[in-house]
Amino acid sequence: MTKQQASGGRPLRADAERTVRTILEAAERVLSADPAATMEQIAEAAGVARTTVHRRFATREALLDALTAWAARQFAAAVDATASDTAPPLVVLHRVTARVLEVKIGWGYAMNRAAFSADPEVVRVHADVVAKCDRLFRRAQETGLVRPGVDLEWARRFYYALIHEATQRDDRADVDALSTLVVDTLLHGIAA
Amino acid sequence: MTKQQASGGRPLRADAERTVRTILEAAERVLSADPAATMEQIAEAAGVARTTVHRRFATREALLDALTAWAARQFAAAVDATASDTAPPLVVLHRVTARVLEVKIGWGYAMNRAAFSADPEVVRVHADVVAKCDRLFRRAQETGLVRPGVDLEWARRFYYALIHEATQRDDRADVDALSTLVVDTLLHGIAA
DNA sequence: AGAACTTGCAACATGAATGATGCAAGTCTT
DNA sequence: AAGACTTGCATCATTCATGTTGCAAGTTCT
Repeated sequence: MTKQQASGGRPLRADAERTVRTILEAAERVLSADPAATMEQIAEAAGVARTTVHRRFATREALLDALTAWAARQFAAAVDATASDTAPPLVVLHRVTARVLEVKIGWGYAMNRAAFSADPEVVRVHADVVAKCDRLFRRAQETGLVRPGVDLEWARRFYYALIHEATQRDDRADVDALSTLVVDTLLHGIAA
Repeated sequence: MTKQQASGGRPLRADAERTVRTILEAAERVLSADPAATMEQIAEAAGVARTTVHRRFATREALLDALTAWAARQFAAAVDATASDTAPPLVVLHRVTARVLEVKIGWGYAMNRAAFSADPEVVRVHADVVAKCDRLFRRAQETGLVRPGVDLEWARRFYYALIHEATQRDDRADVDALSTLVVDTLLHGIAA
């Protein structure tokens, strides 16, 4: 049989393309609730037969990789759309945070996976995002927004963690309120 | 066969007791690297036969539950030993952070699991820790250390996240330096 | 020393998840 | 409308983790 990967094969027909998207979305939903969920559960959540999942993704690993790559691209696109090397760092910080939060709320599991992926494509895309983030923080430091002497690697991890926490809130605040919370906390902590 | 749980049965002989500890430590190490690791891998890391693991912990779940309960108790003990309702909040914050970091560095996987456990014993112990933490933050707010208006639930989650990030650093700084970093960031963020 | 206990080993049973295939019915595309 | 493609279904093979058991050899306790 001609096993065709979801990525790489020749163009899929419209219905098949939709199926792939549906499966990826279902995978995100199911796996974020239970990382050990089976193909069966994913298929059920997607409303397709398990065999269909296997037809689109040769192995479980292939599905996870596709999911990861998909999220990494979404992430990178979100950052690319909002980052800027010329606008004031504080403005950019707000914009990026809001946009990233939107993506991360829907693709948290996959994005987290992307951060630890070994797939060269994902590594490249993710490294690019990290570089943009570091550049922003460096500029923020030069502008005087960020205290001199702050370790920028620590700042980035801290920022990621805040974004993660913000997406975990059951509180259904809008994205702007959340990003304000994140940026304020990032900059000023909780002291008086 | 008389299957005896690691917790609950009659007292174990000294060698068996040691084996249980060895297995729990190995489980923490292995599972923190790969949460889907098998009993086989855990047994190997502990330097015992897989059957021995099954003798001490009837099922995989039983092992995970024991590990979680063990970590929860360690966590609670660390907080109990350092928390205080009378010492200045800032001092307590430093003390607690340093002590918790020590525990969390060695038991990160299990402690994280404790935070989501449904086991009533663990829930009770963990709720107690959360209560102590909230009390500390409330007091910090009343003292003027923490800005009025800060959501204390958010503060706590934020604080947990910082501790988590601090334990992830490969940088082998001592616990005091790490806890200073955590507390400083918690209070003042990264702004100038 | 002797009883009770623990461990490793080998072997086995079971169940669950993965992955493959052929076929009939339905859907796109042109 | 015709050909190509996709899907669900039923079915099967395989692999792997889990959990058991009996037994011999070693350890702990009193």
